[in-house]
Amino acid sequence: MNELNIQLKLCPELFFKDPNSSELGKKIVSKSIELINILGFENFTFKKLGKVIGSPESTIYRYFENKHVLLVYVTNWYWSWTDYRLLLATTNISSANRRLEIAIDILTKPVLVDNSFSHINEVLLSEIIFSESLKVYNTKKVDEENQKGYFKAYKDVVARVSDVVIEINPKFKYPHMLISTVIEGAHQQKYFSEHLPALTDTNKNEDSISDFYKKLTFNLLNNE
Amino acid sequence: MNELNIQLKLCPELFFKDPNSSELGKKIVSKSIELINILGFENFTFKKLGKVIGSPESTIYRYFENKHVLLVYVTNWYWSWTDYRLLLATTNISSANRRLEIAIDILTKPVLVDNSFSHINEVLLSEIIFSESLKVYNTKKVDEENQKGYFKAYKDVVARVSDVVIEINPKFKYPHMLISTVIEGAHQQKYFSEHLPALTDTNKNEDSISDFYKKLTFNLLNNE
DNA sequence: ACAAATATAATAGTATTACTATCGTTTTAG
DNA sequence: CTAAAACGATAGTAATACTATTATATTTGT
Repeated sequence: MNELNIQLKLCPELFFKDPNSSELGKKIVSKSIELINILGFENFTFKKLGKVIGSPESTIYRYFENKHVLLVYVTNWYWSWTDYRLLLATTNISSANRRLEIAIDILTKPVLVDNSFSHINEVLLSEIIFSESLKVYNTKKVDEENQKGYFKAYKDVVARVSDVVIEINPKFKYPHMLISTVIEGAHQQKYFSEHLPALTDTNKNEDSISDFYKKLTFNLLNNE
Repeated sequence: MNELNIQLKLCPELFFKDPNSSELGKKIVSKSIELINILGFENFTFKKLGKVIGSPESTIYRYFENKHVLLVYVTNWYWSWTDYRLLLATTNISSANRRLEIAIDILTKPVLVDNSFSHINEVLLSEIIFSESLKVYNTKKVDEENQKGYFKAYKDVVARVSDVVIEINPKFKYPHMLISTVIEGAHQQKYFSEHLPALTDTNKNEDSISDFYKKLTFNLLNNE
């Protein structure tokens, strides 16, 4: 059996009706991930999504307040799932340095294989996170949305990895700044390597982005 | 005399009619910077700008193709101006380490005083760059716009500072990745400190963001 | 098995946005 | 002083981001 019997529990403020509670809901989520990948988030609309799934846009509005909240929802799904991946990959490993290295690999590399964890295609979702996640919290309503818990999953991931940083160097003053720099930086550098190569130094074949952020991290922790 | 007699030359692809060539053009630019600060870029429209300057939106369209290109224009202005600031601040300083330190200060701290370099309020412009600059190159048309030279000024700044990095450590493999990480990271960390403090570690009074990126940079360059 | 609640489809409608077009008047430049 | 360019005023269009209504289908509790 490939499918795991666990399900990610997401902040209920994110939907009117739980998309996990019906086939249509699942279809809305999975198809929106595909469509955002094809169109980009800007050009993605509920009307177009409705056409793909054969339902009118008004039906989609019964699940999600608007397309922005839908993006927040799938982003949350990604970070909850990544938190779980981090936990799995680092338990039973005694060396904190090794655990941090593993974590940075997970945070800086796009997902290449769909684990069939659920109805969601994790490869496509990872693509969305790398290219669109900035739009999730770069909005006029950040504070309000933050208070509702919209970004909890992301903060949990940063907190989890920051704890490892502190374990390695308890005197280090900027663990969260370091980890959020690594995550956001890796996303951005991948985008740069594809579109604005003058802003980066990547050889397509190498894992230069992971390599860079690992060196940066360990040099900082070993010398501060 | 406070006003300097030089003017930044910007990529002519960015406008239909040079906004520097008329009073109305200058007003469009300076008032749009104020309005974007107040409304945020999403809620900023040419119609609203028209109301502020007392002209119909159709007139603004005679200068700029759309609001996105206007944002690219002011961003370009900022980076050209910053390139000039970097040059001024680092000439005649022999130590490359010191030059890099100065550069990182300029790149990571928001502008606090309006230098009256022009009709543009540099403090407000800097605010826009810190909070909205991601939207400049995060668009479906990046490649096309990049080819037209829309991002040249930014790339010039990264190149200039990368050269100093290479001067300090000629073997370092990732000079551009480092500098773009520092710039984008500093912008983001400032945003986090204001809206998502769990993702950072800043004391409002300190220059913790600059401090972090300087330590990161010099540890990396001295140990790689 | 059946009434009541709930979910969905089909359709229509509104306000705003991001433009484009036209045309008459003012300003500017040779 | 005349021709060109710039500008203001106004109108119009297609798309977006919703909201509302109603009829039909499905589920659910008993």
